[in-house]
Amino acid sequence: MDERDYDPPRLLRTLPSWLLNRAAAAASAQVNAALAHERVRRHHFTVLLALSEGGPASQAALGRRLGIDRSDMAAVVAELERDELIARERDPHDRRRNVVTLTPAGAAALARLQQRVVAAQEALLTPLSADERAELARLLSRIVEQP
Amino acid sequence: MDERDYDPPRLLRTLPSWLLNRAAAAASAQVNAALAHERVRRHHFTVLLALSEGGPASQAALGRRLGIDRSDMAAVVAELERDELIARERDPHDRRRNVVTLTPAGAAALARLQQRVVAAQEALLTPLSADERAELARLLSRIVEQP
DNA sequence: CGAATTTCAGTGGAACTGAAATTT
DNA sequence: CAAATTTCAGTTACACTGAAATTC
Repeated sequence: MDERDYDPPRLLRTLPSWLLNRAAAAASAQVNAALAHERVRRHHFTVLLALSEGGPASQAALGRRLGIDRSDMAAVVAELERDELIARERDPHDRRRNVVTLTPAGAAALARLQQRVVAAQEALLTPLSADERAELARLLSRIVEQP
Repeated sequence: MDERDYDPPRLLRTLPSWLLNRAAAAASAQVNAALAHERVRRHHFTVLLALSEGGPASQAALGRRLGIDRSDMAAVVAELERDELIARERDPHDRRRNVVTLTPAGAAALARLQQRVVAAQEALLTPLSADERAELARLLSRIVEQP
């Protein structure tokens, strides 16, 4: 966006939903730029990360764990498989399931991505002190984990 | 999203960009529900608000002030004009411009929308105290106003 | 049988780009 | 002429729905 004449109404500038949307857009821009270095988008990163932390899983289980729709998951794992960052095979114990496994190349890509994504957080949060960053995370967590 | 088995990786749950995106999605859901009562979306509300606070303006000026793309603005003001919430006429001093003006019906709709949008903030921020809400707004503003 | 998983086709809102027509 | 404004057509990423095929 071109910011030169940017001057939103007073109510908007103090509206939490507006501030959240603006801040999230800035965050997405930073993170997307970080992920573009490995030619992936957000869902690809979160799937690689979930496999790294939790081990092999079915597409449906990954979707539930990450809040990714089944249809989007099918497309994401197909792309990750095409790039050989994950392997897919039928679960022998339940042949409805695809068991998704991180490949060594996938683990290496994840390590590079993780470093870039963490650096993107730093760029996003430069105006805030360490204490303020922790407080922001705490407040956002309370909103996100709202029942 | 179905939250039953929702359990994202540790890194993700503490990543500011992830938290911002989740919180912004929750905020958008609340605000969109509030705006749906008047059959409008976010841009319609912000345009009505800008006209109310700043008086008549051209589409391009509104777009710069609000960060709305010229193409989206054309569609939004066309819909607002169709519903008679704004009036559009050629600027006699510069016939390239459409001067957009709030109608009485538009002002009335804005008043109703504003009340619902403010109520949506309350729903979003219930987990936070008044001090925490102010702190959140302050931290988000610093991120958003980053040069 | 009903239920779960995967896949494909398609929808809709959001944010954008490129190009044309008009006017300054 | 270049630059600004409006408009339309089209694109992309995203989040979703519906339906079919397979398997439990």
